[in-house]
Amino acid sequence: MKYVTIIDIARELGISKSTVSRALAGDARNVKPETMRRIQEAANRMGYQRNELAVNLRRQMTKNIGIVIPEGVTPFFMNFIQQAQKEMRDKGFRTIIAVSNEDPEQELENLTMLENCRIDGIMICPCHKSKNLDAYKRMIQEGIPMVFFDRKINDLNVSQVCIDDDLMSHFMVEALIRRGRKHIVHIAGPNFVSNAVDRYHGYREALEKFNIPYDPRYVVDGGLTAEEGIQAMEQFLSYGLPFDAIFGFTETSILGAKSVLQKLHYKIPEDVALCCISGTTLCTLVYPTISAVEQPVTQMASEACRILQRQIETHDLTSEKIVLRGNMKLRESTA
Amino acid sequence: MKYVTIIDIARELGISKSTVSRALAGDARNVKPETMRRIQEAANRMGYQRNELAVNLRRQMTKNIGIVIPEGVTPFFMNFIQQAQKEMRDKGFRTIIAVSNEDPEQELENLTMLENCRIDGIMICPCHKSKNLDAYKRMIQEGIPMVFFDRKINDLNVSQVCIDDDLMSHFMVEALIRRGRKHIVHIAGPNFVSNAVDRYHGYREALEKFNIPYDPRYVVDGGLTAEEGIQAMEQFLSYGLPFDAIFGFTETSILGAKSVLQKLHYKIPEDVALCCISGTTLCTLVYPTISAVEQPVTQMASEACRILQRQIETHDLTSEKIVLRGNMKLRESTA
DNA sequence: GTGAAAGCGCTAACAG
DNA sequence: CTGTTAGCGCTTTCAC
Repeated sequence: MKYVTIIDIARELGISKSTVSRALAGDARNVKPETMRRIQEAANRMGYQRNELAVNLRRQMTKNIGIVIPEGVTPFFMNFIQQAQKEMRDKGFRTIIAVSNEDPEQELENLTMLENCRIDGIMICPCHKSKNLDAYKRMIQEGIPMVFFDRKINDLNVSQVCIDDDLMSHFMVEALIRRGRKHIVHIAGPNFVSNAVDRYHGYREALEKFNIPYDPRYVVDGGLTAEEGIQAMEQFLSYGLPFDAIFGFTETSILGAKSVLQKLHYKIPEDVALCCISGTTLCTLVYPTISAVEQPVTQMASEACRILQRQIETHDLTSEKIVLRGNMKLRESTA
Repeated sequence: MKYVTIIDIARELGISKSTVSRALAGDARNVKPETMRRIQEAANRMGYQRNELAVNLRRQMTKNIGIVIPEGVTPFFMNFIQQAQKEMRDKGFRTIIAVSNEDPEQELENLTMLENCRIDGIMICPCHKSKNLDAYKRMIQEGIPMVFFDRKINDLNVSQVCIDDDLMSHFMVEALIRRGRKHIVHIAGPNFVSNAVDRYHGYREALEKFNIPYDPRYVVDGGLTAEEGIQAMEQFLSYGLPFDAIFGFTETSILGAKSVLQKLHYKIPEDVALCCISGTTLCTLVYPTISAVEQPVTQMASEACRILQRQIETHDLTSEKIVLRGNMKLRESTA
């Protein structure tokens, strides 16, 4: 369990470790081709594996970046990661993924962990819009490049790329109304998630636009999980109000709602239209009964990568805000 | 962008860096309480963040482990990660996740990356049963604790925890037959994934047991993705053979098949029963129309953690093979 | 082209 | 209880 070091190679070849280091770093101009060859041969033969820990300690740069996500079950985040990982890899960065499980404390732990590992930058989708504000602030002040994505942080001047939740929500509800749906339930997200607040606004605006009176009982708290979606649906049903559409905050909570309705033999989408602002195209396949407006995940990841990279390279942490618009086309449900 | 070091703190307080190091490591017995307090106060005030790079280089131990998964869209892997991350965190390990995108080359890159970061151990679900065998062998020989999970590697004596795919597949197909399904299509996985081969065996065995003649046209190659599932289904339909059930290798490929059938207005599960050996309980919610035998993800993660930890702590890399049995209960589909 | 030496930030023996 | 010292493995001047 002893790793081979450049010193071992140097000793084996009777040369200095500096030369070995240079050769292995591919510094062709400062190493004689013959020596180069011998060193590479020895390295392979002896099974040398360069110690990034030492390199990074020396270089004061890790070429690692961290991605912090609130949860992992929604395809949205995995798609984001996939794209981001690909783009960063092309630029020579490795990616460390950390999941916070919607818990600000775990998020803080993750951030500290990443900082202690001296990552070069962080992309984060925060799980709470205010709980870890101090930590974010401190890290940025210390000069760590940070880009926030998807969920917004309003009270802090940070770089962020997000979608226009208000607009997309408005659009989606309007589309439902134009299709003849009159009684639209909104399973709202928690108010500590900015997107939830914005989507609620969009819902209200659309109703107003069509002069549909707002009844607060049509908005139920749905949290983030499927279980919470189930509870929300059951609560709404207990009011005994008529309804013909449900607009959920997350894909997960709407799935919960759906399962409740299915048990009661509702026909979807004839009796009731289900929709959400969804993460990915895959969504059509996975949740075929649910209409959705698509979020531009790929674009979001690309923008986040671009900003992070700029910050890392230029050491200029000027914040940059990007608001994307999703694919504003209501997908018809297929089931 | 200059991090505070223990030397800075030592200088500030006019003491030696050793004392600072001890204090910050919580070595209460060797530091006067008063000094302890002063050091902690200074560390906080100055915004000290311990440099793990240096610690790890010195300690020759990172307390980081790596988890390598072939893909991220299936809930199964995210559930595994969630559980594993939790258990390892409790034992003081951090987790680095790397996704290979079903590509052996990316997998190799991931492994090298993790090795260069000197992780203490690796959990891996390999994307190919033979392509990276040499790399696995080399790493184990070098003394890196490795545990394989879910997908088996038969040609190498490694630690692995997996499920009895053969048995579960047999059970599932038998259950279909007992429910009166006669013409069962099997959308098979690629033969470079061990589980696919085993499940195919289970399928054959069950047919044999009930004296149902085997027609090779009922087994179509379905790969791993939804797209491949779609192609597979279309190919099978082109044969014009009767069928009343489909047993897919992955959740994703069966979803592809399902979408094809739905376009043709098949009723699921009345006209055709869909099933797969699924990753998680969540599956019931997400794919309500698909029957499934559940895999014991949590248990799998726990076992993997246990083995990895033992290997890390004892430096004893003796391999250990665990074969789990899923929850052998065919869930009735709900839609 | 190559080597010698300094040092990245930290820990752990050893000495006091 | 505290300080001194010697590295962990590597890169990078600065000499030769």
